[in-house]
Amino acid sequence: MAKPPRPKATVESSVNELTTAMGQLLRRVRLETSSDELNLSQLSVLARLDMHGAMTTADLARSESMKPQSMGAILVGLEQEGLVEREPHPSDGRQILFAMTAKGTEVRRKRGIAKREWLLAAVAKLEPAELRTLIDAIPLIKRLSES
Amino acid sequence: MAKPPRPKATVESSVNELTTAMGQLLRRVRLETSSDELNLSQLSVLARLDMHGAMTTADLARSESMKPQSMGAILVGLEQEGLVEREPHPSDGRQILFAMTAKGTEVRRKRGIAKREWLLAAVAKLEPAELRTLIDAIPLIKRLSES
DNA sequence: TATTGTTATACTCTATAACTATA
DNA sequence: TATAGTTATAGAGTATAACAATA
Repeated sequence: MAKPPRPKATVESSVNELTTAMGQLLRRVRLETSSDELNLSQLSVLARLDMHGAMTTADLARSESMKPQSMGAILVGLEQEGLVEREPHPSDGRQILFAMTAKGTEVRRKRGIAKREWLLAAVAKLEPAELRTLIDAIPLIKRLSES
Repeated sequence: MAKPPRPKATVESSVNELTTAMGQLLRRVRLETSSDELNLSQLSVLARLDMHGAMTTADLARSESMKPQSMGAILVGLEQEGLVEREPHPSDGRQILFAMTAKGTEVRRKRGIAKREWLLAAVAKLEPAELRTLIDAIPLIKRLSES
C-alpha cells in the first residue's frame, strides 16, 4: 500500500501531525489507565517536587504552564492522599511550600503505577534506534512548551 | 549551568517525562490559541479527511483513539461551521460518510490558523538537527498510540 | 499597590448509558 | 443479534472572576 505522492512534508504539516499525535497518545494513556489513582498532572507535580524539592503553588503553576488556581486543585488532591504536605515559607507569610511526604516518594517510585505500565509496554516495541530518537525528542518538546 | 549528575535516564523515567512534556505542550498550545475557531481534535479530523477522503464516524473515532459519541460531537461542530458534510453510504443505510467541503479544505490549508502560528514560531527556534529529531519522533508517537 | 493563595463558578473535551434504525 | 449513529448525562481537567491576607 504505497502512499500517494504527498508533497514533501513541510515543517507546517509536521507541526500539525505533532499536535495530533500527542493528543491521541495522551487520550490513549488516560483511557488505558483511567482506574489509576493519580492523573498525569499529579504525577508531573510529584516528579517535579522530587527533583527540585519543596515549591510554591505559583512556581509549580508556572513550571507546568498552568494557572495557579488549577495547580491549587491538583495540590489539594495530592495533599488529601497524603502525598504532599505544606510547609510555611521561611520569610514570606503569603507563600506556602509544598513538599513530598515519604508516602509521596514511595508512590511516585513504585513500579505499580498502571500509567507507566501501559506506555512502557508500548515503548518496549520500538527498535533501539527509534527509542533513542523518541528519548532525544523529549527535551525538545519540553523546550517548545517553555518558549 | 551544568546539569547535576542525574542517575542515568532509564526508559521508565523517560516515559514519565514524555507524558509530562506532551501534556504541558498541549496545554500551552491550547492557551496560546484559545481564541481559535477550531480545537486540536477538529483540526485532526480535517487533516484525516483531507488525506483519506470521506470516512464514517466509527472509523474516525477508531483512528483518533476516541469513542464514537465523542467523535460525533466533533463532527457536529465541523458540520455547523460548514467544513464537513454528510454523504449517504452507498451500500449500508446505517453508515454515514463525512466528507470535507470546499470551505473545509480552504480553512484547513490557509496559513492563518493561530494554532499553527504559535507552534511554528516555537519550532523555528530549534536547531536543524533538533528539528530533524523532532520530526522523526512524530511517527513514533503515532505508533505508540496505536499499539 | 502587587503578589500569594483560596473559593466559587464555568467551560472544554471526552466518556458512559440508553435509545433508534438498519443489517 | 450486532452494528452505526444519536441523544442525554456526567466526569475530568483547567480556566476565569472575585476575594482575603501578606508584602
